Amino acid sequence: MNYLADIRSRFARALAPLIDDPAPLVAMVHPAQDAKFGDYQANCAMPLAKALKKPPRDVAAEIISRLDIADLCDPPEIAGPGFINLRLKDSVLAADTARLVGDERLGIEPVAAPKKYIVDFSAPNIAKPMHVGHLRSTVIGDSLCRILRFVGHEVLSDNHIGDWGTQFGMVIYGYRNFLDQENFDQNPVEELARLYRLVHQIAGYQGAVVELPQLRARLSEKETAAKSMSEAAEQASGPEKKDLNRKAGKLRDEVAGVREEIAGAEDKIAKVESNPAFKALCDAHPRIADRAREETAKLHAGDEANRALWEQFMPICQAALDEMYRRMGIAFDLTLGESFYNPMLAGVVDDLVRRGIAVESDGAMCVFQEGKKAPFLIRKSDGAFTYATTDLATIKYRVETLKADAALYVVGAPQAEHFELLFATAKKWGYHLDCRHISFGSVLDENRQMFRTRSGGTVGLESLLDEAVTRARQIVDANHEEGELDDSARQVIAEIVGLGAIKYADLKHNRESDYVFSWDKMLAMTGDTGTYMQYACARVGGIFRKGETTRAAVRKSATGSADDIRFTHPAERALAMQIHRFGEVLAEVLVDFRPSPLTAWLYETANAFSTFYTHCKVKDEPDDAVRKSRYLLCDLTASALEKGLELLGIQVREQM
RNA sequence: GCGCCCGUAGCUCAGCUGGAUAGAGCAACGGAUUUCUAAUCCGUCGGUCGGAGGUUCGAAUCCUCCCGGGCGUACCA
Repeated sequence: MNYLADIRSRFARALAPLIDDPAPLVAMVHPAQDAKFGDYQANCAMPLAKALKKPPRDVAAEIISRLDIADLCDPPEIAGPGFINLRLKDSVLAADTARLVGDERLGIEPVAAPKKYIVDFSAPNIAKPMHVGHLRSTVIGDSLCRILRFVGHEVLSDNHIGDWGTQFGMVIYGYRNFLDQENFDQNPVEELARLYRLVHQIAGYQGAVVELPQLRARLSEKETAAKSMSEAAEQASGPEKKDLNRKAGKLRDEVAGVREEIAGAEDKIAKVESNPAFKALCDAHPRIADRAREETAKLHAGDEANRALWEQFMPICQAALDEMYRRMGIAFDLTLGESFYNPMLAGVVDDLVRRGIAVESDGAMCVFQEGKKAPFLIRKSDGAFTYATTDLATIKYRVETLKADAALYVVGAPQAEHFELLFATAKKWGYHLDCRHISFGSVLDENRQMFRTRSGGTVGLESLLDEAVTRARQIVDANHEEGELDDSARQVIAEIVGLGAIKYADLKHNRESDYVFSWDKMLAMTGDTGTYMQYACARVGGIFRKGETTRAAVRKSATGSADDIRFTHPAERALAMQIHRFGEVLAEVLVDFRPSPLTAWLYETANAFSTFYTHCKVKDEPDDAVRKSRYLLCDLTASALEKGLELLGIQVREQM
């Protein structure tokens, strides 16, 4: 049941005789922006008045006269310039609320035409530990899977892991040259990660040594250019002066940028050279990046030794990822990484060339799109395939083998252009999959700069989760007397509260916006946080515990008729209304695959409950019918919050 | 140079396809607990919606220009 959809269809019927295409006007029926305007508002009388050349309030009156809605709402009111305000009849709301009792789906009908969705998310590079940058894709992707499934679609979650790239060459090189066998035997994942970091660091140092003179040369070049531009600006006047000043300013910015790069390179070099042993290690392994690339190339070419190492390392790395996903409550139906598509890549390129879609340019095989300067590069001049090739093979596989209707790519915004080219190329190629890039903003540091793996400032995902759980545990301990909850119960609560805080903090942002990472904001447990909803559920739990009844018993006593639900205080009605908005919110989420409206609804629902909680006693309410009604509202609130949180991948406990 | 995105309260952000006095949370300040968990509730303070034009009965929202910031821009994925 969805009141908004119902009211809109009634408006469609009322508007049909008045205008050729009522759809845009029908879309102007919304939930009321303020409770004092009622439950729903229609803003369509004003534009219609213009088309009909009549006063808007008269048009509003005419719409109302044609509107068949008396069974659902109180008589509509015209307000201001011609807003039509609607308020649901209390009897209707009470009856519909009573009907929700015990309904697992909270009145949400499954979609009429289910589709098969592939949701492609998380996609970490194997052999590299996950960090906060992986959080958004993982959490948003998981939530979208849950929501799509709940509304009745068929969903395959797919982790397109990076298991075939340069980082594996680094690990192989490290394994051959720097292995600590004892450490590897005890903790292979940690040792492989150490080897990766070590090779990466040596490569970074060597790169910096090579780059530094070039950077210094560029600096003096830019400085000279900036100086002469400033001087030229001094000489000039009028609009020319302004323009030259702007250019000089840009050049000064570039100078500052190069200075930063130099500082970064010097830092890398200083770190190594202050440690003679490490310096010797670097010198003993010259051009390590090239040598790691050679290992990668050998792996791709089918070298048996490297292939054997890859097969040895893969399950180890996968197990580490699995543990992280298990802890986060995230499950994949498929984990088809880059290596899975490797055997198909040559065929992809051949096919595109044969059809004349791909052409050679500067030795590389490219697909060019009209209006786009950048090519889609499917084979490099050295013969190696790129992730573009892999992504094309993936689409083919998803269409032909998985029989998917649609694919959601939950990947950061910087890759927007890649996906535009990918989807356009796939279309030319003849694979019609409804592909959508579910883009999200970058994780920024406190200076609003992008987190960069090389700048070293990243926060590991595991330490983030641990910190959240530790903070949650402190709050649990502070809120309970000794003996009130045992240690294991406290730890379970800390885990779900900590993880819930992190997931909620991420999901409540509009996914398109960038994300300023802050430990305190990410781990906050007061205000608009996951904890707030979990706490509301725990308070419901407390009501039933202290009331010495159970949710099941209360449901059993319900008759399902309007008489079950009584509105004796505004907070009761507001709470019931809020629960009924669930369907509207899910529809809104799925328009653009944005989970944030769902977090907003959860907060509003928990907030409505908190208000109810302070004003309406349940256990001690003397009137039997009212008390029963309140118990039912509590049960429904908990069901609504639990379901909404579940769709975000957040758990609850009856006590916390 | 070209392309894409962003600029809303001290901070972090909502604001749906143009609608009523621009909303939350945090922070600050003031209240609320003999009664179901105060991880709460109620209130106060706080905004030239980056700037200027334009379209409109009506603009944070749409268009143009400007300022400021970010990202991408052929052999990394």
